[in-house]
Amino acid sequence: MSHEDFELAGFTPYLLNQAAEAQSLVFSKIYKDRYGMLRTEWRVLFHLGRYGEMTAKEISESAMIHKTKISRAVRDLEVKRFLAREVIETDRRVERLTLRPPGKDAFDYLVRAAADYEDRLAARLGSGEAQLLKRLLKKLG
Amino acid sequence: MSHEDFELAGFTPYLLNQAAEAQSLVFSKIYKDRYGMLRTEWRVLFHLGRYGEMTAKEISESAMIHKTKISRAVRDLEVKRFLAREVIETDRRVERLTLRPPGKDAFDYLVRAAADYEDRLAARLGSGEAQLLKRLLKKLG
DNA sequence: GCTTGTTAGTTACAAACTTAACTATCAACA
DNA sequence: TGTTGATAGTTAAGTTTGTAACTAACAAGC
Repeated sequence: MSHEDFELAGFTPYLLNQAAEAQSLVFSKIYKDRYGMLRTEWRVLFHLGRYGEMTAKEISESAMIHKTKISRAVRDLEVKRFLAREVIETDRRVERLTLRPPGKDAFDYLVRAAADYEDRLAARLGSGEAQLLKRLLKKLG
Repeated sequence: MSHEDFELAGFTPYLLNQAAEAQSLVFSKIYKDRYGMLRTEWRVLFHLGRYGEMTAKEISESAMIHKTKISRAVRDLEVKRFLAREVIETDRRVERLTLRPPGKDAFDYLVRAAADYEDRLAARLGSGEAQLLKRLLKKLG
């Protein structure tokens, strides 16, 4: 490909970023406006709601998010009374994290919103193309 | 979809983010390590290299990047001697931005690297799927 | 028990981004 | 000419992120 022909609009990392930003804007607006949450908080909340009690390290590894971001998200979710921490007696370095009722409510609401969002996207792209897109994205992640 | 079945791994905004981060990591490492540039600087450099002289506002609109980010990127590219600014006499609020030789060299190198990157990605996905992916991403951006 | 090394999580500092003023210039028009 | 409003670009304040230390607790070997 010659220099003169190269366009950002045909460069995959650029297109990925544009699409990711555009799409995450739609969904992040929901947890931001309704609960004042940041993206890492949503991911932590999701893990606890979906998989039950976990430690910060387990979430960090499962979500591939650095432990300092997890630490701050846990602190902010605790301030919101969305989760409870309890030191594990057999290893006092570790905390067991669980959702409290307000956190569970938020989780329920947001999972429903996420599923709705996904449905609308599938309707917009056609379910064949939506599945195809996800398959391709998984290859790149 | 029921609550228990919902997985981040099937949520398109999540997959988009993961893929975008993973891919942009590969390419951003190049302009970061070699030239100490940030993403906005790369995009500004690209616009000037690809389209010739432009004003900050024109780049801002074309790249859909906020003017404060452009302002700082231009400042940092000027410190690197990658571009020159020249006030336009007919409207002294506006600056004409042009690449200097070191900036041109960086542009040439990075465009080549980007094209190589794109080729490798196409080889990895197969050129049919790579084209398909780009088409789908454009729909979402 | 006393090192030495490792691990879970937090804190501190700097870099980067967001948003909202702000400065300088221009254009329109009374 | 002088006032009013718009525009290009910068600066400033607050927020979020990234990286590197740091604390507290554990584990293994002596």
